[in-house]
Amino acid sequence: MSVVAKSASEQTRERLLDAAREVFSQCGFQGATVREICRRADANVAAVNYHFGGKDALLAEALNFAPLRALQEDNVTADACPRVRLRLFIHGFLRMLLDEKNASAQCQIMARELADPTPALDKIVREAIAPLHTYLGTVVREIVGATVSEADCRRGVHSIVGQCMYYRHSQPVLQRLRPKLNYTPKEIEAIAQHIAEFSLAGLAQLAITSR
Amino acid sequence: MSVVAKSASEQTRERLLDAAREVFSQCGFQGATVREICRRADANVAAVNYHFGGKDALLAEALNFAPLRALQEDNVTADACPRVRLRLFIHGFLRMLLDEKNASAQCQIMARELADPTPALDKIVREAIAPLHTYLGTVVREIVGATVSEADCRRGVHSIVGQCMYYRHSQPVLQRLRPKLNYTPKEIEAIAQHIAEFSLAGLAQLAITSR
DNA sequence: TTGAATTTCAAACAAGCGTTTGATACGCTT
DNA sequence: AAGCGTATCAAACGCTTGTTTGAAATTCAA
Repeated sequence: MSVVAKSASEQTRERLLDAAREVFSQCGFQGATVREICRRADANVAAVNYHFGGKDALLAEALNFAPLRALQEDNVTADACPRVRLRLFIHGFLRMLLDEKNASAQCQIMARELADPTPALDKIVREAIAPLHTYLGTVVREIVGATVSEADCRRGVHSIVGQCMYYRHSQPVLQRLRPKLNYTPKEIEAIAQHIAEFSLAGLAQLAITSR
Repeated sequence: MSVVAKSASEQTRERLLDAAREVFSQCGFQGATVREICRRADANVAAVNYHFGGKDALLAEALNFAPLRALQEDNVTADACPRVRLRLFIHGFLRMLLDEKNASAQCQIMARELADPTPALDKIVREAIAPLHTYLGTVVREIVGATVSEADCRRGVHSIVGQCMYYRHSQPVLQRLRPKLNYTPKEIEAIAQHIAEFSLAGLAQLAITSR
């Protein structure tokens, strides 16, 4: 057996994982049903329990934080000043959250679960969100300087992440407010531009107030 | 029968509504169960269907946008400049979202449903969120002036609302990031201060860029 | 090719859900 | 007190959920 050719069993596993990422990110953990996942994967209802042991374990395996980690690593090695790095990060983060055609869309499962604790939330926070906040904290710190308090620094991170998440999380609402809304790459870039502009000014204000 | 003394039936109705607001805002529409609502209301499982006709109709009656409307009306009549009115609004809005002891906590049901469309979401958007965005749009417009595009103005509103919602919506995550987190009135005021400061600077930047 | 191990499948299971039912208890007018 | 409409109740219904089962199909080494 070559490296690329997978056994039938492995193929089923991967089809299940792909379908799971799709359904989990669209419907959330509770809303997703094992039957729907198996239907999309052209597999039997029992396949999830046979290959993974249960719905919980399937979610745990479906999670993939690599794209988010890659975004951070690309950003930290980018040869640019903190402000530009923040711009780049916001743009990449929004692409991850909003662009369904993006390969990194796997992280959308994560966003779906933030408000609704599932057995996997502890893992998500530990391995993805905490590092994200820590990293953004260092970038924000570089921008605002040493005079800003730790609490203000953290709230600055929250302001940035909160703005990004809003477009993902409140999509059903925004869709109803503006039915023509569509997250094209162009629209995503415009949103990223806005959030970066808005936030850099906000951070600058933090630095001023703390003087 | 006097105005204050309610019949036994009306008392049951009100106990059900109170319990429903509690459970819906804590668990969401799907997560909430009729049995749990009735348990907290000391009522029979059949009570919801007898008094309201079903779980959907109970949610529709449990919704109460009066506090949110009152916040807008108080704000529009406040004798203050747009910037101060924005500060006041953000503070009141956050109290509504985060302070469980607040009487206006009924609007927390609303926040719970934003990401997860239910039969009532259309009503929520039409009667609560759309007016909220419209009103905030006028305040933001007063602050940034006429040179800023309609799209930038709308994104400014999103930035403000997004920051506020983040603290409510991502509470399970923030709780895990900082276990000591507690939304005391003092903490809420500090958050409101931060968001107002941050956003006013962001809005000012919008005005500068559009020149 | 054969035979054991792995994988798939239709079917059924137990538990939970919203809802319905028919009997019972209650409140109120007569 | 009797009668009647309303409200409550335990029980059950129909449905969906995640999971289990045991037989059938497939895979793969010997």
